[in-house]
Amino acid sequence: MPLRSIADIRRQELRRAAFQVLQQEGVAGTTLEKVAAQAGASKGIVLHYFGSKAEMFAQVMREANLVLRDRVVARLKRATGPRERLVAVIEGNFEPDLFTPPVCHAWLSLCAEVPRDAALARIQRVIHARMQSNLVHALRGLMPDGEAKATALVLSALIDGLWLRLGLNPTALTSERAVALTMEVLTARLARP
Amino acid sequence: MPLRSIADIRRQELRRAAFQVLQQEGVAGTTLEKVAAQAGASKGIVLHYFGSKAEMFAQVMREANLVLRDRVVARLKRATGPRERLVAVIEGNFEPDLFTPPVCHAWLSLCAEVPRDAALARIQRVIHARMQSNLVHALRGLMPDGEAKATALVLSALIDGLWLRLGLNPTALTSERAVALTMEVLTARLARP
DNA sequence: TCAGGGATTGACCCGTTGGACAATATACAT
DNA sequence: ATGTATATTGTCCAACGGGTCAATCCCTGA
Repeated sequence: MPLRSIADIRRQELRRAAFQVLQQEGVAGTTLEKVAAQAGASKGIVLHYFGSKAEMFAQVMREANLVLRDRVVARLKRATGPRERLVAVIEGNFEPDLFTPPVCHAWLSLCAEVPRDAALARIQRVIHARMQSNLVHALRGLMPDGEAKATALVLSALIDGLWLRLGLNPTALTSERAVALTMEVLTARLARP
Repeated sequence: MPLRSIADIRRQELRRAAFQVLQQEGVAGTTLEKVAAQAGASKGIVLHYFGSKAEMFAQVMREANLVLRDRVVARLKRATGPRERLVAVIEGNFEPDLFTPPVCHAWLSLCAEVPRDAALARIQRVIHARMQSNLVHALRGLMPDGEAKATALVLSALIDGLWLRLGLNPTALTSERAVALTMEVLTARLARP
């Protein structure tokens, strides 16, 4: 059904390569040539497919977001009740093979550019909106609406904060621990009026 | 008692200027010339006082950290009990004139470089260690040791996450709201066995 | 007044990098 | 086969930015 063109496949290869470079070099250190080298191609081709460095980063951010989203969606599919949905969202945001210092570094670099790049800002807004929506949807029924919104904000901030923590101090956190800590906050909140 | 030399004063001016530029331009966009222009000086002088761009960023990060630390310390001085100490730490980390999108952007840029800059990483470690220490110290007496460490981790991650949130979506958060949300998490946790 | 040392400047060097472009190769349709 | 579009490469360029340096400026202390 997708029937992806050669161009789309190539583009994805290049996005992957760019994400790889981003993990080690950051936005500033990521150069078209390094991306090309990582992909085993020439610099010209990178520009050919993306048009500009900024557009490349935008596509990389979209792709990375989709990867994360797919994980959450897959878990949500298997969930039945509201509580399971919450667990799905939380665990989906800490998948062990994604919740990794290099991946975090790449995200961090991209986020740091958001204030200065309108395209990245738009993507970021979508990401947050979806997370908020997922959480609020699951929280409704367990608590009043206003409370649900606040709880969703707390949870998403906590998740972001734990990711940040992983990036800044790789040894201090594992995926399971992050999930456990987030769940503790959630259950403490559910146990109160 | 300080008897700061002319050089120290000048250095501080330059740090301030660099922090200013950093807020709008990010690490990559911050150039020695822009910093010099912001300080009303020439590029050479910036290099004269810092030696290198990397060292400049390191000093800027230390300075920004000290500003934050002083706020927390000032509030801690006025606190008596453990609960007041916790409030002091939390409110001190969300001072309205610091909890600001531009300031957050500067921090975010610096944090994004941490994985690639050993000096910044050291400073970051100190920052986290102090926050952890402040929190654990205040939490002892209110809960067992292991629990206190976990709670401190949750609170610091939440604080970081709320900062990040402010930076990525400036309209979605105020200082008071951030304090309120953090306090809610804390009290919910204190209310449980 | 003068000497000396730090402060300050502006010119310069050199490597890097994003992007443009022309030339070539490749695949594909007719 | 042949021509057209796309893929791909290497070259080139202009801008930029960090860092060096020699030349001044200015303040201070003798």
